[in-house]
Amino acid sequence: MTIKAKRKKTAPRQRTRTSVDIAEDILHDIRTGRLAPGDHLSQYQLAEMFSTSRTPIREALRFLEARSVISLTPSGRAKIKVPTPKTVREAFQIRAELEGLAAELATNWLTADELKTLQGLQAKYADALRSTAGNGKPSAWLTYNEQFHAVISKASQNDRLVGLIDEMNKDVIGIILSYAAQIPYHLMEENIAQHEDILAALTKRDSAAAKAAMRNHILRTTDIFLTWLESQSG
Amino acid sequence: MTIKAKRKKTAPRQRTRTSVDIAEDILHDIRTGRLAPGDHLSQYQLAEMFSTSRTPIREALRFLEARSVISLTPSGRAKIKVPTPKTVREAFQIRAELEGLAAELATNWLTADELKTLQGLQAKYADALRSTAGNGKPSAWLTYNEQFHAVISKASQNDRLVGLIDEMNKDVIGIILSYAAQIPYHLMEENIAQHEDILAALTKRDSAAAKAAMRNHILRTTDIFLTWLESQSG
DNA sequence: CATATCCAAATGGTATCCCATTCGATGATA
DNA sequence: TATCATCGAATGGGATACCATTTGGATATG
Repeated sequence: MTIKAKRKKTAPRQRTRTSVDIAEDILHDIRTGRLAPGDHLSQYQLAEMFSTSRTPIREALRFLEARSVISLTPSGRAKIKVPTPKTVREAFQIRAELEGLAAELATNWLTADELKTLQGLQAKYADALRSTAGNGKPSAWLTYNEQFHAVISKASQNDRLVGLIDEMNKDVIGIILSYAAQIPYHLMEENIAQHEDILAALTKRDSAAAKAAMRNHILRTTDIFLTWLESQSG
Repeated sequence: MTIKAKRKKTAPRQRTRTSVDIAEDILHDIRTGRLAPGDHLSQYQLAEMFSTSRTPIREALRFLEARSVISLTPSGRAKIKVPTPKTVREAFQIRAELEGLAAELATNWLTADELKTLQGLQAKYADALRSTAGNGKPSAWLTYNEQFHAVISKASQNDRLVGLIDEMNKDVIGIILSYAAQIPYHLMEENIAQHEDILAALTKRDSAAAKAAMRNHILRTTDIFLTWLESQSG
C-alpha cells in the first residue's frame, strides 16, 4: 500500500507505453550489438527476453516495422535489416539534407548560450578525437559529436525535423556510427575542421553557409566511412 | 464457400499483414474525411468498424504512432493529429528539402521515357487545372500533380527517400492537399510555370537547377496555401 | 543422392479475462 | 446556481489459451 502510494507520487504514469518502450529497447540492443542485423526476432523469444507476453511484443514489432528497422519475410518473420553500402549511402544522403536544413534554420534561432555550448562541445570533441588517435578506444568523442549535432537540430525549431533526424539516428545512422570507433584517426581528422566550418557559419549567422557546411560534412564523412568499410571487407 | 475458395486461389496470402492494412485503411479514411483530425480513436470502435479484434487494431495504432499520424493522450487514447499552420509549415519545409534532393538525384537517372511521361503529365496537369478554373471541382489535377512528383521521386533511385516522401504524403501532405481543391485558380496558376521550370531543368540535366526549382515550387505553394488558409479562417 | 512427405515451430488473428486509470454524469454542498 | 465530490462505465495495457496457416527442416523413400 505504502509502496504503491509512493510509486504513484514519484512516477504517476508508468502505466502506458510499455510496448513502445520495448521497441526502443530493441533498438538499443541493436545499437549495442546485443542484437545483430540479419537476426530473426522470434516473438516468443522477445517475450521471454523482456519478461512480457506476446501482445506488447507484437505491437513493438509493428512500431519497428513502421520505422523500417525490421523487415518481414513473406511468412511474417521479423528480421533486422542489414545495412548495405547502398542503403547506408541512401540514409546519409537524406541525413545530409535534413541536417543541412536544420543548420540553415538553426542559424536564425541559436542563442548566444547555445553557440557557447557548441563551442564547448567542439573543443571537447576535438580533444577526445585527438586523444584517441592511437587506440581504438570506444566512443568518447562519439558522444560529443552526437550532442553537437543534437544542439543544432533542436535549434531548428522544427519539431518534425528534429523527430525525423532523431529517428534516422536511432534507426540507421547510430548503428553505422558504432563502427566509427574503429576508423583510424587520420581519416576522422578532417571532421574537426568541418565542425569548425559549421560553427563559424552559425556564429556569423550565415544560413546558406551553415547549410552547405553541414551537408558537406555529412557527405564527406559518408564517403570516408564507406571507403574505409570497403577496404575492410574487400 | 465458393467465394472463399476462390479467394484463396487468387490471393493465396491475404493471410498476414492485416494489421498494417488496417493502418493504411485508417490513413485512407483520414484522407477522405471519414475520420477527422482531432477525432479520438477508440480501439473498441475501430475493432467493430473493421470487423476484427482489438489485437490487430492495437498493432495498427502503434504503426500509426510510429508514423506520427496519431498522438497518444497521457491515458493512452489515440487522437488524430490536428494540422496547425506551424506543423504544416514544418512538414512542407521538410518536404521541400526531400523532394529537392529527389529532383537533384533524379536528374542523373531519368530516362527519355520518363521525361516524356513527365511532359505528358504536365500537359494534362495544366489542362485540368485550367479547366477547373471556375468550379471547385474535386481533384482531376491533383492526381496528375501527385503522379508528376511521384515519377521524379522514384527516379531518384533512393528507396529510402522514396519511402520517406511517400510517408509524408500519406501522413500530412495528402490531408492538406485535400483542401487544395478549394483554392481559387489564380492562386494555383503559377504552379504550372513552376512545374515547367522543374521539367526544363530536368531535361537539361541540370541537377542544381532542378533541385532549386523543386524547392522553390514547394515552398511557394506552402506560402500560398497557408496565406489562403488564414484568409479563410481569420 | 535427389525427391517427396510430414511435423514442429512460429505467426497472425480471435476470444476472454483482469486490472488500473480516466471520463462523465449524477448528486451533494456551499 | 455554481462548484465539487463520487461512483460507475468506458477504455487502455497486458496475459492467456486456442486455432488456422505457412515455412522449413527432418525424415523417409525412390
